[in-house]
Order: sequence, then structure tokens, then C-alpha cells
Amino acid sequence: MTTSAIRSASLARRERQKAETRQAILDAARELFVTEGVEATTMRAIAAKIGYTPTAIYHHFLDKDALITELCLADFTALGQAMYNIGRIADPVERLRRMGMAYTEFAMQNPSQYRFMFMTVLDHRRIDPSGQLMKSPDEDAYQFLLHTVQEGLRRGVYRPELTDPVELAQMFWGSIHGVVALWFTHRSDPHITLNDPRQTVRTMCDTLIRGALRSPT
Amino acid sequence: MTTSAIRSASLARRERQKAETRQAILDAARELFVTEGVEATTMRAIAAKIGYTPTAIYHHFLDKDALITELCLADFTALGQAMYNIGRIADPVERLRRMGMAYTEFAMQNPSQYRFMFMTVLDHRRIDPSGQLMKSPDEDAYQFLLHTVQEGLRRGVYRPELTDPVELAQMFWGSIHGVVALWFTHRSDPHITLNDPRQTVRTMCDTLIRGALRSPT
DNA sequence: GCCGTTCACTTGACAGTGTTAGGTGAAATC
DNA sequence: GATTTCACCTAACACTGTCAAGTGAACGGC
Repeated sequence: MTTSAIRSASLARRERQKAETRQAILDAARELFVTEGVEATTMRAIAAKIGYTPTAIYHHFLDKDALITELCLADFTALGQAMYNIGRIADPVERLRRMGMAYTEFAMQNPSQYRFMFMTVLDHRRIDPSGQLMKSPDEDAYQFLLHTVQEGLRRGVYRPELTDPVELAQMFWGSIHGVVALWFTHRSDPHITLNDPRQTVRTMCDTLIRGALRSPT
Repeated sequence: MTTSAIRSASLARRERQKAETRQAILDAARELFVTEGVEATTMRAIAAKIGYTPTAIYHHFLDKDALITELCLADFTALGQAMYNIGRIADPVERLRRMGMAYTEFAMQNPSQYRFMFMTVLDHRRIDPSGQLMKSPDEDAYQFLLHTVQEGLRRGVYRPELTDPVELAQMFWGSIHGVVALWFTHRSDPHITLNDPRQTVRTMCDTLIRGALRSPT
């Protein structure tokens, strides 16, 4: 073994060890984050869970927001995958409907992540530790939605009054987000009874699409 | 003046003074709350604004949540009033459209209140423990929405598949809430350009209603 | 006129939060 | 063996909501 080989080997080990504790932080944070909620999860609790000092976390993440954001980013690749699989559906209208359901399903199965990414005011221009501009987790899904809406517009399936793809996309995203968000904030409100979001979103997508189509089926 | 009259007079004055500082706390809290946001508003800041000590607030309110909740209660009734004024419109469909716009207008003009009222998980039992306020349609916007939807159902203006008033109400409320909520959380997201919520909500209401009507106009 | 009571308000603290400057010690490099 | 690197720690800071124990002025009864 040459000296350079030894050096690179030990370097690799050190980096691997650092990556391991980094992952340990992420794992501990995820569990607390999902079970206790974002606000209730403290840096001290995360550190204690893996036998470190709170300050150790700051050698791996810029701050608490960056840590949580990274956690959410990982989960949002699942949403991206779901969207990608739907991409094969040829009909842009049916694709839109399926996207809405997949989005809702994701939100219901990852409530903590969803609430942090879409129901919290974040600084989306965050810089991650490596100095690279962080990609917004919703960017891919949003671009995909925009593309699907534009495809429908190009094929002339929508009413002639509806010409702005941004407005259409915002309508669809917003309406689904709203039903989901109300569920999260008001599901335990004794004054209001809310149906299951999945059912409501399904009916709403159908209604919204019917109202947007040039010739309703 | 009898002694009992004097006693009641001074008692009344003392109570009036207490009510005055109580109102001063509410006023200071509201201003900070609107300009700085809920989270950023501290008990110390509220107290400093009116020349009191933070702990003085605790002689008038149980805790920070109770203070904010009381502020919100006033705003809830304001929203309910705005809705009630629309109640004179005879056509339940047109009324629904107008309600959507009024709701959006309220959200855009009271962003801090809106965010606290509808984008925060609250203990709603604390806001109105008796449940009295939230049941009268003239003060509860949700009951008014439900009533309007039910009127449309009774007149048979909606498609026969749409039978559940709760689902319909949740659709309308949720969709509008979503467009507004996305605006608040993502308006400064450089990755996504959002149109003005008022315009989007208008188009969305038209589209949703068109899709929900038995015979689209 | 004095004295005890009431009570709106203050003092000074507690326990908690995210975060940071400066130090430590083991491993890696020379 | 000496030197450098750096993952991690110690100790603190500035902040938060909240509370137990006071203080002092206004009040009521004698």
C-alpha cells in the first residue's frame, strides 16, 4: 500500500465516520420530528438521543431549519417519484387528477413533513453548508404540474377563458393544499366536522376539472 | 350618596381601570401581532409597549395563548359579520361566489389574523368553550357557508352526485383557503411565481361552481 | 384618624429554547 | 516524535413564557 493510498484510505474512513454521525443525527431528528412534531423537537433532545452534545449538530448542519429541511427533502423525493410514475399517463387531464390524489396521499402519510414544507413560512433561498443553492423540494412537483396544465392548454381541452397556465396550476395546487391544510389545522376542532381529505379531494378534482373543461364529459 | 353607593362607585371605577389596562394590553398585542407576527410577538414586547411589566399581563390573561385567542375571537366575529352582510343575496350560488371573494378579501387584509386563525393548530375548545358563538350563522362563517350550500342542494341546483353538504362546504372553503395559504407561505419563494390570490380565487370559484352545477350557465 | 385588607402591579428568578466562542484530545500527517 | 487537523465538548449568551413572593396605593371598617 502506497502512502497516498493510506492517506486516502484514512481520509475516506474519517469522512465515512463523519457521514455516519451525520446520518445518526438525521435518524434521531426524523424520529423525534415525526413523533413529537417540529416545534417540540429540540436540538438538545436530538443530541441526547444519540449521545452527543447539542453543539455537535452544528458541525453537520447550519441550523435547525437546515436540518429539518434536509429531512424533508429526502421525503419529498418520494413525492417526486410518485409524480414521475404518473407522468406516463398520456391524457393530461387524467394525469392531473391522478397527480392530485398522489399529492393528497403523500400529505396524509407524511403530515409532519408536509406541514413543515407547505404550511410554514420558510426562507426558500437558504444556502446549505456546502454553499450550493438549495433546490426547493416542491420545485419538481410544481414544474410537473405546470407542464401537465400547459399540455392540456396546448390541446385545447380547457375553456377558452382559461389561458394562464400559472393561474390554472395555482388553482389546482391551491385547492388540494387547502383541503389538506384545513384537515391538519381543524381536524380536532369540535365546532367543525371535516370529511376525510382523500374523499373530498377526489370530488373536488372531479368538480374542478369538469368546470375547467371546454366540453364536460 | 350612601356608603353603599360610594362603595359601588369606587368598585366600579377600579373595575373600569382594570378593564382599561386589559384593553390596552389587547390593543398593544394586536398591533405587534399584526406587524410582527404571532411567533415574533413576545410578552415582554407587549408589556413594554404599554409601560408595564410582562407579568402584569398574567393578571388579565391566563397565558399568551389565551391573550391571542381572545384577539382572534374578535376577528372571527368580524369575518362572520362580513359573511352575514352577504346573506341578503337571494341566489345561493351567487351568494357562495360572493362569500368566497369576501373571505379572500378578509384574508388579504388581515394576514396575521388569518394565519393565526386558519393556518395554526389551535385548541379550539379554548376559543369558544361553550360553543354558543360558533353555532349562530350570523357570527360563524362556517355555519353560514354550510347553510348556503344546503340551500343550493335543497333547490337542486347542483349535480345529483353532490349530495353531502359537508363535502361541498369543505371543497369550497378548502380550495379558497389553499390558494390564500399558498400565497402566504410561498409568495417569497424565488422558485415559484404566484398570481394575485384575488384573481386566482375568482377564476377558481367560477370554475368550481361551474363544475358543481347541474346545468352550467 | 388609624389599621387591616385588597389587589393591580413589580421584582427577581426559573427552566427552557437555539446558537456560538473557545478549548480538548485523539487521530492523521510530516 | 512533533505538528497539524478537526470532530466534538464546555460554558456561556440572549432570548423565550411563566411564576412565587413581594410592594404600595387605594379602600373599608372602626
